[in-house]
Amino acid sequence: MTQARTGRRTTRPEERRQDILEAALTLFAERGYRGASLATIAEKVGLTQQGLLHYFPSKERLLAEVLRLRDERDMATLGSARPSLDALARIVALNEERRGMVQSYTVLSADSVTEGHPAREFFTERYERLRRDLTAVVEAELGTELRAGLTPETAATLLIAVMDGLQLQWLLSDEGVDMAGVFEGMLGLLRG
Amino acid sequence: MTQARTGRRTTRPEERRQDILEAALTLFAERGYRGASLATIAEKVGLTQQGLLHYFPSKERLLAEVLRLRDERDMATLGSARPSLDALARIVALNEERRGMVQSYTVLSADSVTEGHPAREFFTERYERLRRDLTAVVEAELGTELRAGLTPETAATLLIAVMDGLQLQWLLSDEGVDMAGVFEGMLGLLRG
DNA sequence: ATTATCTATAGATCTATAGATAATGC
DNA sequence: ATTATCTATAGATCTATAGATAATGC
Repeated sequence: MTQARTGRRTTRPEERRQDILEAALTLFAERGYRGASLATIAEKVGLTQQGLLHYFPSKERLLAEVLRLRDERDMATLGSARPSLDALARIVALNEERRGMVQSYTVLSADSVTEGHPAREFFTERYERLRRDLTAVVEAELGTELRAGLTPETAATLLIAVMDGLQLQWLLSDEGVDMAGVFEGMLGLLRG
Repeated sequence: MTQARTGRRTTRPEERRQDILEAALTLFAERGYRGASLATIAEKVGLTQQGLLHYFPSKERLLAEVLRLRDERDMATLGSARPSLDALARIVALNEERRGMVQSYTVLSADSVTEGHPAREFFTERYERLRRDLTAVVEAELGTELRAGLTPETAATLLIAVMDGLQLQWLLSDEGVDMAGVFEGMLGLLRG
């Protein structure tokens, strides 16, 4: 109804930026990077596509900042808790209340393996870091000699794979798969 | 150079269809469903986009048939072998030689959770079936009482999650992650 | 006669740039 | 003066339909 006039401003620029990032995160999650258009994102915050491009100079840059935001928010989840296997399990449980976050991750990470995708490097590095960090956690909690002859690095790779794989099944089962329960099962196997 | 004239035919229609499916599978894997255009697929087999649409009436139908082809080919991998945990491990090992197959699966399955994606139902049902079948295999090989109090269904969900999660890490690490080795580790944990 | 292809085209989008104008903040 | 937005638009695509034409197979 009340169409904003040219130059009229309802929100402070900083909030506007945040709103755009928020909308973009949602839409990239819902439709993938290529499937979500700048126009749709802009519309969601009451701007034209060109208005949006005043805040982010290109779609790629918008994605880059969205990924950073998502990561920040993910880290905030951990809060001050030291990284631990139990903390990981809590994240899995928490994720069952955050479909958007889960879907954005699943969709964009798989998207990123496609040709020339701007988030490819982001995810490649993220996984390297994840494996490194989680390897240290596993070693600290379970030692170097694990059940079935696993190394801490293998266990870390396995835990990450389980988290990601469960998210996909959870999304495709309309949240019918018990992510938290199954992940606990995995931890049980590792701990023996 | 030698541009095919109107009506000129180099290949038998059946082969043509197969070639198109092949090209589509490759391109959907490389760029996702939305990122791969009919024109690019057509070009790959030396047709115009409109020529392609003579064989498949719409992009959605093409995707549907591509998924069926991929599945068939995947099943063929198993050959006559009865489904078993070892057969699963062999598939994981074999997949390390088939990046295209792996990538098509990873990209399209994640793609399918996006809004209005035509492959959504295909994957939903596939996972239900997979869990059901694999539950039976686990039960047959390991019984009803598993380590760490797992149920066969939980173990099946876990194994599928591990396979999918490993594929993503493998793709994003430029095949640096040892899928087959890590999967064997998982089996070791389950078998004790 | 039917099938395989092509050219032409409609009708939507899409991203990004240019340039105008109104509001904000010094 | 700078910033936030808008309108206008260029230049690419994209999917799908219509209609023409040449080759195939009865």
